[in-house]
Amino acid sequence: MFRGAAAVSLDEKGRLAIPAKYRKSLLLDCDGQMVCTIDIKQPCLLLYPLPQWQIIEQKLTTLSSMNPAERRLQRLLLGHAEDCQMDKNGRILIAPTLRQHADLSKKIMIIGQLNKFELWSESAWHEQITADMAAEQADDLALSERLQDFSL
Amino acid sequence: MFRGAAAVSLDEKGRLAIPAKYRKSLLLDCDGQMVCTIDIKQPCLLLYPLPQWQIIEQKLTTLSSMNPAERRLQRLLLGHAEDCQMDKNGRILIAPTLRQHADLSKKIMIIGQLNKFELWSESAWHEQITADMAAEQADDLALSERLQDFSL
DNA sequence: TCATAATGTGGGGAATTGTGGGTAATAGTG
DNA sequence: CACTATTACCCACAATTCCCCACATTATGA
Repeated sequence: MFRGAAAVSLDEKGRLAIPAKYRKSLLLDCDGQMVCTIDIKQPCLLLYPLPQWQIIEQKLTTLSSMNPAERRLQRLLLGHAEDCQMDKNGRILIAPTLRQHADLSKKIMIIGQLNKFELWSESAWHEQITADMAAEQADDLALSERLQDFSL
Repeated sequence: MFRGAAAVSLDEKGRLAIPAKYRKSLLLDCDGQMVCTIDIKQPCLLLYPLPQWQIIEQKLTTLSSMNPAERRLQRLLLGHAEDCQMDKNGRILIAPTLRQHADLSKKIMIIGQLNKFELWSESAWHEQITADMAAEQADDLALSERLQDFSL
């Protein structure tokens, strides 16, 4: 399970160094093989260890190709999925198309989110967090059923 | 179960010495491994022994990444979660991002709250207590259902 | 009151990690 | 088939982090 945020940077070759604390478990789990795709709701990328991605892929196959919304989800996620292999120095190469989708330049944030990572441009990440905090302050009502009883 | 408040201080490297009375049980429970994240409603940090945090994380996995409010909670909590390992002297390092969120400078309060600790800047803590006391005096109404039957 | 232990605080230095680029291999293109 | 562009691998330096030790300060008990 991944957690935490870290600032990383893309070098001139488009390589991104995975923070060292994640490397061991990635090598162990999937020999450094990962899959990167776009997020549908936010301007960020999703980075899955291969086994985790395969679970997602499995779920996607159960969706109907008749239902337009489900078909769309398949097309977006699968269509943008790229294999990424960690090199010996613990870096991965992000394809230009993907880089563009999340508007990634030099300064990137990599965010652990349980079974995957999110990749954000630093500025977009900060904006998102600011917006999220504001939203949390605002609506004490309108909580989903699941959230009503969430205790920390 | 943790309880009580203690004044502690951050040194120049951002290290915080855990009060000695908690150390033994922390070493026993989780070998000094803890997770620190932000509080969503208050300007303070939450510090969990690893096993306690894993319970929270477990709950977070059940939330949907399609529902915006649930996704937001994941992003805020997990995105700010940092592993903290107690060193030989019983100190933990608080990441700069987190320090900033709770406006922590040198003088800190560490508050035992059952399954976790809260970390407050000393001044914010006193303000919060004052405000809480005032609020209790004021509204005898507006108690939640659970509080109606609470006996001390 | 003093001695001893336990806790709090500070800082030096080694090991790990981040970063940049050179070169070889591979694939893609005309 | 040759040429170019991209990708992978490797090495080396810079920077940071973390680990450990030593001293100061406070608490405890004789």
